[in-house]
Parts: sequence; C-alpha cells; structure tokens
Amino acid sequence: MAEPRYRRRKEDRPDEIAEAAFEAFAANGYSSTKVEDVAKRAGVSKGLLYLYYKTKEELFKAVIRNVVVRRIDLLIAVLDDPDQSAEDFIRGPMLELLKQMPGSPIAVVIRLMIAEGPKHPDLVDYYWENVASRGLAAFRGMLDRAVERGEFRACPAAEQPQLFIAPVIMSVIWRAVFSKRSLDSDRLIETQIDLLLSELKAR
Amino acid sequence: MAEPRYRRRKEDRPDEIAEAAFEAFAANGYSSTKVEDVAKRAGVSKGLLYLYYKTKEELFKAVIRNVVVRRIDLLIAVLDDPDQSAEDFIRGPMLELLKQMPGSPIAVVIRLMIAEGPKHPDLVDYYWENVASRGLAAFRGMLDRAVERGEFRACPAAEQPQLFIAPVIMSVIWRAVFSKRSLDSDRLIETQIDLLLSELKAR
DNA sequence: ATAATTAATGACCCATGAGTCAGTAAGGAC
DNA sequence: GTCCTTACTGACTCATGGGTCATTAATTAT
Repeated sequence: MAEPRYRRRKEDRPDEIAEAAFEAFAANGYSSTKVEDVAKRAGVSKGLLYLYYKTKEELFKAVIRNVVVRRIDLLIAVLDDPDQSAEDFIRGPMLELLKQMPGSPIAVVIRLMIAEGPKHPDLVDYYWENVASRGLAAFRGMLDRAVERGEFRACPAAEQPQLFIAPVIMSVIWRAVFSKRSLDSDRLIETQIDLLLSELKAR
Repeated sequence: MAEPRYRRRKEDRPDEIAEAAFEAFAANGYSSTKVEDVAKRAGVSKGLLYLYYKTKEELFKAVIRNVVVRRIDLLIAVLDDPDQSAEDFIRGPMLELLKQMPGSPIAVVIRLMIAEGPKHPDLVDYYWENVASRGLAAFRGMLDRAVERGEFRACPAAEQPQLFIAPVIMSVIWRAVFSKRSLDSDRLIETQIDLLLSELKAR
C-alpha cells in the first residue's frame, strides 16, 4: 500500500509556513522572495499557503509577529528584574544579550524593518508598540532607578538608552552589508558599554 | 509657431535622469520604483532613459556613484587636515558633519545600501572601496596620529572608529523606520562624542 | 463499506513593470 | 529651402509572480 501523498495537518501548517517564510525572507528580503519558494520550503503547495494567509503581506506580518513575540517578553522580564546592582546587571546578562543580537533572528527582523518598514506603516506601528517602545521604556526604567538610588549619576548618557543599542544596530547593518570584511562586534559592544558605565559612575 | 515638443540635450540628460532616480529611490526604495516614474520625474520618455542606461540596475549604480563621489572626497580631505588639535577638530567640523549626515543624501545612500546591498555585491564592493574603507582609514589615521603625539591615550576607543559613526547610523535608521516618533539625533551624537573624548583624554 | 467533509493540490489567470524598436521630429549641414 | 543625422517618443512584447479555483484525496461520521 502506498504512502499517502500528503497528511492533513491543519494545526501545524501556519507555523511551519511562517517559519519557512522567515528563512526565505532572511535570505532574500521580502520583495524578492517568491510566495512559491516559501511554499516549497514548507513542503506545501502555493494554494495551501493562501488558505492560511490571505496575502503575501499578511504572511510577512505574521512572520514578524512570530519572531518578535517569542523573544521580547523574555527581554523585558530580564530588564525589570531589580535584584542586582545596575552595573552588575549591565556587565552580565545584558551585555551577553546585546552581544548575541547581531547573530540572532532579531537581527533579521531589524533588517526587514529597515528595508520594508517604509512600505508597511501599520507593521511599523505594531513593532513600535510591542517591541521598541516597550524595550526602551524598560531600559529607561532601569537607568532611572539606578540614578534615583544613587548608583548612577544624572547625566546625558543616563537619559539616552539608544546609546546602548547603537553599536548593536551598527553591527547588524555592518554584517548585512559588508559580510565579507568582518567586524569584531563583541569588542565594539563591550567598549561602548565600558564608555557608558565609566560616564555613569564618574564622580 | 508652436513650441517644439522637446529639446535635444544629450549632455544634460544622464545627470538629470540620475538625479530624478535618486529622488524616486529615496522616496520609494529601489525595487518598488518604476522606471517609468523615474522617466516622468526627469521629464523624459522611458525609451530615452534606456538610451543612456542599459538596465535599471545600471541606473541604480550610477545614482550611488553620483551621490557618493560628490561628497566623499570633501570628507576625506577634511579628515586628513592636520593643522588643529584632534579634539578641536572632532568637536568642531567633524561634529558638524556627523550631525548633518542623518538629514543628508548620504543617509539615503546608506538606506539603499542596507536594503539593496545584499542583492548587488559588486555595488557593495564599489561602495566599500570608494567610501567606507577610505573614510575609515582616514579616520583611523587621524586617531593614530593623535595617539602618537600624545594627545590621546592608547585605548580600545582609539582603535574603533566605528564608535564615532554608530550613533549616526542609529539616527539614520531611526528616522527611516520610526519617522513619526522623533529622536534627538543631534543630542545623541553629541553625547557619544563627549563619551569618546573623555575616554581618549583620560589620565 | 460508503458518504460527507475539507485539507491540500497545481494548472490557470491576469496585472505589473522591465526592456524593445519602428517611427517621429529637432537641429545642423549645405 | 532640403536633406541627413540622431535624440527622442510611446505603443508594444514578454517574463514574472501574486492570487484563484475547480479538482483530488485524506480523514471523519454514519
């Protein structure tokens, strides 16, 4: 008796398709990825894909949501954890996290947002509300608390959490564009953190 | 007697078309800009455009080259100018330059490189050789000279010129993606320069 | 077993937009 | 003026790829 030509797996399809789409988008960007390629990667026909996602754009949004949602809450939770000194926290888990970002799926999302964001304002809004602004706020909260309790001094650096992420963004971009000429992003990030901490702790 | 329907202006066409293309790409990105739109903007027919540029891709390359070539030499020249202290130079013309970048055509090029670079490796090579690596080298040279003559101390910050541009890149990205929620990029850049200088001059 | 249901297929449709080329008219030569 | 060259036009072709839908077969209900 022959194997059936396919299985009906209503439950799993959406995630599998989104996962395949993520890979495809990561490799080729949004607009030059063909829906049929995504379907092939997912081991599925184009028609089925359209059963679960009404348009290519909707698929794109689902991908972003998927990747983002899985990781962001973890990040926020870690930022709101108050039981160690800000410096220890920044030098420890936080630095670790930042160093991992350039090689992680987050980097892909960032690249996609940069390249496709201007064409998808509603997606940017979603990203802003669920990721960027929340992350920024959590971060800012941590810095403020450290200033209030006197661990850090009030200074411009304490008010601009973006300075912590700048080298990360830089590394993400660098890798995406100049993949050949390598950049020591770990070192870049570490140095930036050192700079910031020495300013924040200065007498 | 009627106006002629068009003038023959062989000389000016290429530049006018490239300029129009730059505007169009800046507004919509490369792949969603239609060649016919570019032609319209330049007040020219699609056919004529193809007389001067064999393909859309070649037009894209010309645009990058145009914008880039016009500005980069100026920048390098200024960086190699040795007749003031590094600190004065950085706090003066250099800071000014960095602050202008997020609003300048350079920002557009950066965005285009990020979005389209992976699909145009030869263009990235060109950009690297004529812009990025030269700029970086000039920069590094300035820092090295300052260290040698004892104005700056040898420290990680002195070896990573990318730290100076990180907040600029961050601002460019931020504007492109989150145009609505404004970011004080001048302040971000100033703070970063302060951080770096205080590290470079520390005893 | 048989019928009813619906997950899944893939050939098809059609809008879009890159690239072509036969024809037109501006402008110079004489 | 008239002829000749060529910058310029715009209607056309054709590949591409997003999206549809009539059909098929895996599964469930009876």
